[in-house]
Amino acid sequence: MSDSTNFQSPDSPDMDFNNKSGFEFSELLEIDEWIGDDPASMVHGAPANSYFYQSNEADDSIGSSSNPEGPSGHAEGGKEKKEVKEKFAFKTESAVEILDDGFKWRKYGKKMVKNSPNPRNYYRCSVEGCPVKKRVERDRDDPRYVITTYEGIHNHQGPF
DNA sequence: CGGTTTTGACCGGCGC
DNA sequence: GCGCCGGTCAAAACCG
Repeated sequence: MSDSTNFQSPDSPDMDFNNKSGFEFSELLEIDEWIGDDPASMVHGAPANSYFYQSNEADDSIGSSSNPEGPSGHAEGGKEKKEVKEKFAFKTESAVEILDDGFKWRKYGKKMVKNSPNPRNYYRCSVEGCPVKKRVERDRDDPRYVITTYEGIHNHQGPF
């Protein structure tokens, strides 16, 4: 059951991940399976080496009692349009957590989550204007697995 | 020299 | 109201 499968050669500089310079996330989702909105289910019942989990963020959970907009509730003028935040997780068996997806990332923080003995790494796209964020964490059930969570959409066509 | 990385501290949100 | 957790930023250090 253990095999390096699709992505990466942990120790090799030539990640064939790079070869797919024009690969699309949606494609990846197609070729693999989706898990429900609950990441836990994926962690618990993930029989394969790599799995994807897509979740749509509904950001309406604002309590009716508290209105961030204020009493007027009418601050439309200067607000930026809310972009669709695409968030999807990626679970893969890998020796290193730094999987190269063809883009350049800059680590901006490391944090230890209580539910995991392993630290969580926060990466951000090096390209200015790219709201894309990457979160890398080791599976707490299977330390040999790495969970990479991508958030946002790239502003530029590629690493160029 | 530039860019990146690293750790700590800080902040906000939510829960109780 | 306070505590907890997660997330982000900052400065410095380090590398190529």
